Amino acid sequence: MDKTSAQYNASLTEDKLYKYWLDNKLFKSTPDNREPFTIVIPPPNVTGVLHMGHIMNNTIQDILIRRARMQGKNACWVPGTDHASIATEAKVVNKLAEEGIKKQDIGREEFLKHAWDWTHKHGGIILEQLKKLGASCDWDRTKFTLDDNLYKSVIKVFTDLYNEGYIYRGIRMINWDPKAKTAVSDEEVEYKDEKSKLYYVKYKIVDTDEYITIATTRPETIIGDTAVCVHPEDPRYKHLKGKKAIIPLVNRTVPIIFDDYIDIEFGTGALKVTPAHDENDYMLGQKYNLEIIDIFNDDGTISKEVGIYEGIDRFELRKSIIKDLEKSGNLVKIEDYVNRVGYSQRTNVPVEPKLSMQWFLKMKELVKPAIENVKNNTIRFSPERFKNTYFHWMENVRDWNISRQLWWGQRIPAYYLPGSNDFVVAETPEKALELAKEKTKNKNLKQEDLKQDEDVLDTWFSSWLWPISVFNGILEPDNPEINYYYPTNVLATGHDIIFFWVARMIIAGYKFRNQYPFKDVYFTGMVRDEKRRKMSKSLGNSPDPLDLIKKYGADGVRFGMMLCSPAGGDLLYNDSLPEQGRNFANKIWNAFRLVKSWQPDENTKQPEHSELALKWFENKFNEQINELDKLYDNFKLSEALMTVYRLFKDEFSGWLLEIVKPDYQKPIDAKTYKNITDIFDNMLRILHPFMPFITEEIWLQLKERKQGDSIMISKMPEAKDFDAGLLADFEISKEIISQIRNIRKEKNIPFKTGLQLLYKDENNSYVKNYESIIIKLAGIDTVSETKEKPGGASSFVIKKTEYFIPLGNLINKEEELKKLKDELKYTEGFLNSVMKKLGNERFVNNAPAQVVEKEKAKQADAEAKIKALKEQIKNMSR
RNA sequence: GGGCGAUUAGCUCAGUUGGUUCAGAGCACUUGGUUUACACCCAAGGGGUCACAGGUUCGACUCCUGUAUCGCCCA
Repeated sequence: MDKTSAQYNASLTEDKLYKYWLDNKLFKSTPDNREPFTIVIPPPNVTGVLHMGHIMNNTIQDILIRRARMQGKNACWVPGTDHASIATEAKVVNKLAEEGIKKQDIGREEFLKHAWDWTHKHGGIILEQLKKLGASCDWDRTKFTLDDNLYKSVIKVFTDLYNEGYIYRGIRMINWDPKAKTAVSDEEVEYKDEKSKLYYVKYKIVDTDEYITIATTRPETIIGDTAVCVHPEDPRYKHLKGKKAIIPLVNRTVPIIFDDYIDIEFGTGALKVTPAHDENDYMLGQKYNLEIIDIFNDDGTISKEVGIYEGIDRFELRKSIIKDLEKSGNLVKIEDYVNRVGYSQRTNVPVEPKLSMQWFLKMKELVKPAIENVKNNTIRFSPERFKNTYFHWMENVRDWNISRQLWWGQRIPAYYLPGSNDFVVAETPEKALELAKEKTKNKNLKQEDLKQDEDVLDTWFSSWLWPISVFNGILEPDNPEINYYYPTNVLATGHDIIFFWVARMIIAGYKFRNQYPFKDVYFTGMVRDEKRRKMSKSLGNSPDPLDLIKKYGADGVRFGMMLCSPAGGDLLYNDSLPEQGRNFANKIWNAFRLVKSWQPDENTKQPEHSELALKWFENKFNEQINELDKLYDNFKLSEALMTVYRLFKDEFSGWLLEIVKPDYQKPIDAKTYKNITDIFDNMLRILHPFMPFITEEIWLQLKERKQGDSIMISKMPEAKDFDAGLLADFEISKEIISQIRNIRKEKNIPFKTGLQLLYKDENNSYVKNYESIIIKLAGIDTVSETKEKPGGASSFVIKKTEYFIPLGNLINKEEELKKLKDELKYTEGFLNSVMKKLGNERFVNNAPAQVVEKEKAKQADAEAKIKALKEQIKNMSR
């Protein structure tokens, strides 16, 4: 953009530069001799659109990948999406429903065609949006979890694990999502506390006039009851041994069983047992060989097995059953009660515990290397505290339900033998047929005799292979790509999917490549609104990231997201964040305008102050680069950004540019100009990972560049040694300047009025070498050393050196006196506290000599200062 | 109910093995500013018993114990 504009306009540059990068293939990576630096994107849901969490997460990845690229590594960021079987299938089912089509009517194949159409139309939107953010992904590598190779990888892994005995099929109590009509894994259930009721219902005891009263939160399931259970030691019920009870409404006669699983204190101490719809009841059912009555259809309505209420929805049933129990006189009372209800994360309906035939992966053995290698820091977590959560899950891991009753996904490669529940597992139908022939010893078996399992695999069962499968490392374990890029370097993801994904990827990495999938895991926090609510579409509390980018620029948004989000910490989003980013971009832009407005002149001699300032900044820069490297190494990206921000704003713009700035309409000496543009160039480089667009825009204009040049592939400045003493001295001169500026302000002295500076230096702390800078920035005419304290002067003390600005009659004696007296009082207090310490024998005897020495030095400093202050007060009072 | 983590300025957060100014940063706030790059700016300033109570120590924001509040995960 044109450098005459005082306001930086992000929208004028961002699209143009992104295209420039793409045209020059700057995101592209192919294996070569350089050290690789690999990141695989946490694949967003193919149905998804960009939200604030993606912005944060992908900004982090882009920062890391851009920095690595500039450090000369072969940076490869692999983008892609996952197929999100439940979410996507739901969307396609809904779309078809609008057209009056049911998925069962059109069949699996036809349905999948619709699903693919949908995916081709809507998938990839989110990836296009990431480009607006500046994401430097190698787009040629874009992967989708249902791509041919990735699909086959999943099937191969399933087959191998099955053959090794890790996968089994069985009837288990699972979490059923009646809306999606599929099982979901334990991790996909969210428990919420809910106000509900505890219902007391009495069951008649057979052949007596007695009743037994049970308490339940789910009265609708009594129609599936097949026992009543009490504690064997409970005196209230001991006499009921061997008796039977009658379930109201259905009039089913069930045994009364005795088990010490029962909590005597809870409710009435009597429990209704519904083996088909509660995990614990199921265990009782197994133990006492109870009948199992599944009262629900897959959609949560009542099955015909019960004989009554057929077709009624589960929530409706609760209402009518209460009425009916009341009518029949079985309802004793209702109490308020808070219980936890599991909700399906995908559809947000309460899950139904249900007995179902599913496929499971045995986890106990597989997690071992995953635990060990996080424990020994082979894989590092940032922040570390997430290790605790990780270990807790890993050490209590349960078998993973990997089957889903859906069509959209990798279809389970199990093939059932004709007329039987027996099956074979194979990667292809052809191989399955061979196996089936062997198994049945029937050589005439045909392909169509085998029936493939209807279910697909959990989406996470493809995602857990992602770092491997994107490089085709499952199907071709020794291909050059996987050998080069794997293991990857960093995974950046939300801590909310630590079990779903991170843990399982680590398991898969060790299982299938005997190697960790990534060296570092950077856990991001959640983006929340100012009330700490998670930003979500349903709450409507999330801004559209693309609007923000339009308003503040991608650089501004990236800056805002990073400014306040330490690893693992939540980001409380607020529009002032990207606003700060936009403002900072403007600052950078104007610094550029200033430098570009200078006319370099070969014949102008470099002023001393410029030479000194440039020397100082070189050291300052190196100090800060050292700092930056440390911060990056520890993934403290927010602090890294803050470091760069302050270096640019305060040191570079506020001090360096002000010092070297030539007088109005005067040229700048060529040497300084060259030096400044080099420094500016370096400043842009360290800023680039955070704010890629503006830095590129300015970088291209700053010096002569060739077509195809880019800051993206320029070299990141490396940490060099620096002179700490020089930096400390410069800080002193800054302070002198600030103090003089303060005096001007207090006394209302315009900058044009030259001042005289006197100093009384008793310990050589005056920074004589920086005098030319002090003269320029503080508007000083003459500087001289003095042994005497001048009267009628404003004064200040820095490091025991006293400074005076003679002000003649401008001075207000009383004000000055008060200032001096206040400072004296403070210093005396300070000395007092030091003396207390030094007077403490135990301190002097026990503390290290070094520490005691420091206290003594403090004492000496304070005493000298007090002496000086007292003298000044004396002078002033005369 | 079990586990983990947090509690530092109005807000969001730093503070690496207990020891010089470690009590900090950014924002917000107040005041001042037509310094010819930038008011999307510059300068200065106010503001915290480091949740609370004990303990260890010569010395605690830092280590230990307990309490309170909040958050997350799991049952």
